[in-house]
Amino acid sequence: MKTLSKIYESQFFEDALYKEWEESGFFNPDICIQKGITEKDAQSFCIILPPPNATGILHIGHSTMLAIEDLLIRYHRMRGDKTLWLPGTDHAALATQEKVERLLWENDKKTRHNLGRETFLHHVDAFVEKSRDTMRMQMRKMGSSLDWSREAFTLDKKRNIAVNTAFKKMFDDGIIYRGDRIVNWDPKMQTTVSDDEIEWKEESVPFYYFQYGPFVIGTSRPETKFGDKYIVVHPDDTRYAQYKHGETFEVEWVGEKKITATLIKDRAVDPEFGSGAMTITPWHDTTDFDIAERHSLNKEQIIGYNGKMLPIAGDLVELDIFQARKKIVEKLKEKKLLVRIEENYIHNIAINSRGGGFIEPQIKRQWFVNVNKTFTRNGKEVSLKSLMQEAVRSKKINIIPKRFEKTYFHWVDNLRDWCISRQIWYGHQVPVWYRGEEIYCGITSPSEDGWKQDPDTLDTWFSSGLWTFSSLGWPDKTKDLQMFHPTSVMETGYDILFFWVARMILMSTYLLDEIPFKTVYLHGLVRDEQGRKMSKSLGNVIDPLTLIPQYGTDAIRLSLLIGSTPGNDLRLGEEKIAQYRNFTNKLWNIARFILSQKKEGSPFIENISSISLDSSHFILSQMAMLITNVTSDIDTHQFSQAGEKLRDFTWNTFADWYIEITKFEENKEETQEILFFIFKDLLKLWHPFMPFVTEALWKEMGYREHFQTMIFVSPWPQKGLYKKKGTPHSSENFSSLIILTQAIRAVRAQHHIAPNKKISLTLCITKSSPEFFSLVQRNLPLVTKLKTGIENIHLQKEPFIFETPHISHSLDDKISFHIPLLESIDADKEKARLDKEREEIIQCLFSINTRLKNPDYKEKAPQHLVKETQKKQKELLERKKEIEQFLKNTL
RNA sequence: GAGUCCUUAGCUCAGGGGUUAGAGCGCUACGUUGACAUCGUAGAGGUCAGUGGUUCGAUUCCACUAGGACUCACCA
Repeated sequence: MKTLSKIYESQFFEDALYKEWEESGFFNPDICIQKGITEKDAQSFCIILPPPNATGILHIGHSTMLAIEDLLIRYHRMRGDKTLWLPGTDHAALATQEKVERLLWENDKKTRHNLGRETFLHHVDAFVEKSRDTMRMQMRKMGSSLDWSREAFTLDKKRNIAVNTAFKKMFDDGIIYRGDRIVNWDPKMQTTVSDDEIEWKEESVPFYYFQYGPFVIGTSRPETKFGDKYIVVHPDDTRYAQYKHGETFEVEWVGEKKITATLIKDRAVDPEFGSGAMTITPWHDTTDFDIAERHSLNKEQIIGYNGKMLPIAGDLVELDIFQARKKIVEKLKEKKLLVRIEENYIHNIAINSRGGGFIEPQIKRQWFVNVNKTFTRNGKEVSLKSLMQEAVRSKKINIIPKRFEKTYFHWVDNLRDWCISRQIWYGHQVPVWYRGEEIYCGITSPSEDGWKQDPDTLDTWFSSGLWTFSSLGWPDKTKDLQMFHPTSVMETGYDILFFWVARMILMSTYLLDEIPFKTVYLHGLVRDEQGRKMSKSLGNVIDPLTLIPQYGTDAIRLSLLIGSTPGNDLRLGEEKIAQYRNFTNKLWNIARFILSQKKEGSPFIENISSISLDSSHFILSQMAMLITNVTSDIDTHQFSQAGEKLRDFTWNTFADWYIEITKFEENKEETQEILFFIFKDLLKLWHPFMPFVTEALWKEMGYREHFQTMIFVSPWPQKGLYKKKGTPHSSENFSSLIILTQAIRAVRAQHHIAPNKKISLTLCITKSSPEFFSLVQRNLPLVTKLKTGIENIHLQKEPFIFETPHISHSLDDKISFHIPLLESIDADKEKARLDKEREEIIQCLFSINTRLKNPDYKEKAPQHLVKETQKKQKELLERKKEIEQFLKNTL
């Protein structure tokens, strides 16, 4: 007979099982159809894996993503859907280039310019290939059932064609334009950066007030003030009412000569702030740029792209901004133009979050995506913005949790034109060529000579935005695209809603006139036990890979799935993982027990023909409920709830009750059949949560051999059979028996009756149906064995007549049991316990009585509730009466 | 400045207009020589942050208050 080791040792199973899964080919939906696992005309279910950045290794956040997505994928595969989970990596241009540049400097003290574009890019490619290998291995370790045959990369050749195709269409439609506009410039990395990639840091700096003609102006950035010749106030500011818009002044300023300043009135000025008057620097400030645009003012560059002052700064030329700031303040002070300084002015400075430097707004000629330009689509005037809004507003896309819809709309509503060109080398090059004044945009380079390509590359998110369809082969009209797009679920962290999810909606609706996915499921961030973000500097990072050998992948997956709800952060400590490791082991040992019961040659039943035991009806009916609940919970994306129900059933109902009961049932043939039958489906229900141990047990238990299939491609359990055999009625009755058993144990514990002390017990079943009475009668031997320590049990239909003192306990108005007073039993204690129960009943009755006395309640509350309340009132009254009788007669 | 979320048992969190509010861990007491000490049995522990409103009924919905977390915008 087959036996299992005492403990589930995950490390001996996981890698081999993954290899078997992968080699079976069934991660690929085409092979599932070929081999008849999936019907040809089955519906499709598809998730495109959010591609991890090519910069490094996967962290526990990625594990969450993989656990949730693999759960969905495995579930749908078992449901018989054409199921595809497509893996890939994101080239993450800015972050990757920054990392490789840093490594290059650390190792060889070289910059990318030392190497030249081509050699540098070879370096990056090599780095990326290595880290992709690491990530592929990590995803396999997590058990991810990804279709590796379809793996894609945001920067491979196919995706380049997709990017160029998208760019060209947008260019031709006038959605992409080239313009001189203010952008976020990172002088350190020498590139523009998108609004979303900027991090703001609070900083305390001095705030200066200068005399500027008749005005006092305030600034925290004096170094930008060289060229200022416009003074702006709010049109309604009474302090400046005497001056007219467009009026000019001769003003003493930094240089030797006076300058001519013009007054501009604009509502962008906040009269409450500073002196209510400011000068503007349109080249280096977004607000100032907008004001200058509105009034057609001149714009002058003060700071170079290298972050140093330009010749306009006179003798301060080539100084960096901080040096220049000091110097100019000194100068103005000498000229007696410095009015005062406020120290500790708090303002925010912008930093490139991808490892760059301080952002300096600059005007640059860049490529932009116009999000407001209107065009005609299906006979309607639309813009990219309106397409993005419509996709969610129309409920075509469902965001889970719903509250993030608000965040989404807020972001879309405030979206500005998207700067898509970058001056870094790594990435998709802008597919535009120049020859003199001519511009050519195409998917491939022009055939004639003399054209020079735009050296800039595209924002990574431009290619990521295409991901749901570029990964499926677009712009070719592939079978995959037809079959799997729109994809089913986009599962990702809520922190990436803007960066990515919104841009995918933009690209997909515009280019394909299709939504990219039907459901967006946003998971929370994984935090440490104290609720802090995990970071290298805090040293609180949990690396999934180091935990796997100790706890097993299944335990890690469970600890990420159970107890977490969409959109909410999850606290994770090793203790929690250990807890689920224990559960994995519990499941293993349940199997070990069942297997030990199996007689050689006993059959696997696929259809339960005859059931005789009440416990069998009970467990079958409970299982039917479980299948229904777990299925619907997964369908409604309530994974944690599904997991909790499974754990509760497995540990409590199945292991602690049913298995314990089978030990005392006489009909071993039947209990064995039932055990094997239920456990088979229990493993299936668990499989999407904990793929390894379930697949291992499926094999060890002999299911694999019998059904000639691995569990991950076996069909999802059907509740039909259970429902037919396990009648809810008998299940309910049997539950009463369980409650009775618990009550007997509790009474024993409360009275400190020694565990080995046997008792006699009288059980009164009054006012019950004959079926219930006979069920109890049939199962009396069971009750005596289930840790109740009963020696003699006496069952009667009549109320108990007291001749000697007894402890009496009633469960409801039907069942009560009575134990003769022993020396060990403290009568006062029992009296106190009953008094307490009586008090509780009286309180409960009070609230019920008040409710029933209220005429509005009877009138307005649903009738069934009123009836239930009345019934409850009756029951409580009887129980109270009974207790009072016990107190009077027996103690 | 705008917005979102959270506040439920000692801890971590579910839940949800319907009456005696749940889980896991922890705690207390007890038990166990063959499925499992990575176990079992029983128990203690909560005016569901506060105030007001809507309702027959609020822990749940609404408003405000207090504390905490986050996101967006960014004002010279």
